[in-house]
Amino acid sequence: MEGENFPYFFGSSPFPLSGSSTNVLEQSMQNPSFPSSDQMDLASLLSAGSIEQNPGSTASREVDQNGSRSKSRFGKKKKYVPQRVAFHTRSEEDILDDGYKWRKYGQKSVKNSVHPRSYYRCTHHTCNVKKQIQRLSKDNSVVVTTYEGIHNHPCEKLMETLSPLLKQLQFLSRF
DNA sequence: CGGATTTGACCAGCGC
DNA sequence: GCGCTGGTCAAATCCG
Repeated sequence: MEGENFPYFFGSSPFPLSGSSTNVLEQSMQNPSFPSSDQMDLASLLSAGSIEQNPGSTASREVDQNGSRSKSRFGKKKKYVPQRVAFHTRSEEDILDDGYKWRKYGQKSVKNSVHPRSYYRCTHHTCNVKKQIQRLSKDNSVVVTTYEGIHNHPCEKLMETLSPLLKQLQFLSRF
């Protein structure tokens, strides 16, 4: 093992910070190492703030559970991905601000879609998280963002935004 | 000038 | 075995 997946659950919360409605499509988790409670607080805060739950709507499963198509060059083979989460987001922008910094490393046109798929990697040195971004061919206004892996570092931008809120919450909860 | 993006080539898995 | 497809690499290019 390469010491994948650890702590920072809030770090792995890929919910876009920019205003747009997001729908969690799929989560395929093997055995997530779960967050400590205070991290959990952050995570729930986050999700409460940014995810528009959409019960009843077509929460179709589009991500291949077995992820049989992930591999990398030379020698290294991954049979399945450790963790994968896909979001449907209604947004005019392709690139959603989720608080992390991403570097694009590829773009491919895929079958059955008029829009190309973009591949991004987290720029943090030790972080191996990837994400794919693709627009729905059916609905131009919907962006599908697929996250793969868990950030092993906190999200600076998120912490910046949330820490004053959290402090206030903690203060208030004492009464 | 350094870091990010673009883009064509390359590679591996899968289905036939 | 071969072709198709998706994922990644890396050189070239762009941009602040």
